[in-house]
Amino acid sequence: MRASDRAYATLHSDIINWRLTPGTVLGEVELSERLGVSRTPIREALAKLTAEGLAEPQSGRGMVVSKISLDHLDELFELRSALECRAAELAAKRGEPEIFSALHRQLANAGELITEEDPTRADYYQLAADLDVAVDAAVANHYLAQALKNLRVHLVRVRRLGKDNPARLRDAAREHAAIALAISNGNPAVASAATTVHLDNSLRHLLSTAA
Amino acid sequence: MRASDRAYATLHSDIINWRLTPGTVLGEVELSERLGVSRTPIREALAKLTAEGLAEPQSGRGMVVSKISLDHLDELFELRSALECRAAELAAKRGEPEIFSALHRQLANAGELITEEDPTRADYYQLAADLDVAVDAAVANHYLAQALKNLRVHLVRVRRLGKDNPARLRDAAREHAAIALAISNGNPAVASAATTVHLDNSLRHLLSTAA
DNA sequence: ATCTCTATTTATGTATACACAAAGGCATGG
DNA sequence: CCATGCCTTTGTGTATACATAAATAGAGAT
Repeated sequence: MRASDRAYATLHSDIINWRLTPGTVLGEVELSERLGVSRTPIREALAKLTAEGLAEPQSGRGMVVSKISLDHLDELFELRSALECRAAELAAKRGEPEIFSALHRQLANAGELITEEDPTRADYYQLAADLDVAVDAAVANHYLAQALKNLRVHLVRVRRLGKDNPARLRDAAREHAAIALAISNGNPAVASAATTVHLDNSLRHLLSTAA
Repeated sequence: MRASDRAYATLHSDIINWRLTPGTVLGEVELSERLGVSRTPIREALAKLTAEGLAEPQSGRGMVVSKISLDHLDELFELRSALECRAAELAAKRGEPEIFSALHRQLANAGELITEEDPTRADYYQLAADLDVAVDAAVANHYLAQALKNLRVHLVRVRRLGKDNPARLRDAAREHAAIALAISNGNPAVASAATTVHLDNSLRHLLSTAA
């Protein structure tokens, strides 16, 4: 594996998981010493992160971990809505009903996954990710999938802005279940509408509970 | 200006304008000699182009100018539809009516711009670009604008796949005029529908005339 | 005390040298 | 004549040295 890939993967994960918080300075020398590689692969990694929107050039010199402001959360969700609603529509047209009815069943029971034992909600988020993967596969559109992938990077970061709220997560699971059901029923309009509803609820919840 | 930026701008323009055709090998040494800079800024430029989708890694070693296949044109237009329909909706909600009614007037008369004297159709495409800019400004959404910017890079390349057809261009101008009108009227549903119609016509024209 | 100009320092931008891996050619054996 | 293995060659991946621009700190003047 290339050193630049390792550096990228490390930094990517560190930013996504808030080990590197927004605004942190990403100095090339410091990173090269910390990760044990030279500046060249570090620069390559930073270029990738910049293209992804996880790092951004500071005024004048240097790079910082990109800021996440609540001010622009509505903009992020507008793009999300455009992409996910269309994706849900296309999945409803093209997907295998069995796959999504199976996901529907799992999501309908996902409330049980949200327990005190799993404070990171890993099981729930894994199930939500499974739905995303199934939608991507059903849509079978490389360009749309790429746009969604770029978007999800930011969504994962944003998740931490909201307080953990089991009740909201159980609602979200039900909303996901509704989306999966509409797709399995081959109903594009309902799939899109259910997605719109889910995103609106998510955004409002985030904005109301964010620190 | 940084050497890496110049190298990027040069390569970007060369690929967009088909001076570098899809599949062309992008060797670092060759490019560094041709552009008169060392390999380091060349690598930086290639990384940017890769992120943009204009260059892609070849199997094993090296990079090539990314391929454009008609097979995936429908996928590209699905993404385009998702983004532009939503953008048109939001512009209809938020835009200044005067700006778009002015664009409507210009586009309604754009047929006159398509003459024998301008084989590149620069005037027409400039007007279409003006509409894009106005929509972006009205939408005022950084994330959506960025996604559209990434997309348009590919659309410019794709344009050359179709034969030049003055009749189709005049139709396209009318379709653009319809979009501008709906936006100036503050009617999101019609703006979105007009965009859908326009994109469908564009795609079908491309697929029917492509070499 | 504050402002400004300068000098120093530090980090980035670029060039280049070296290491290594993959592609291609050549020779040898079947 | 074809296949296989080795060797050469070429180009990428990484490290590092050097150049340059920006930030900072300090000294001097107002």
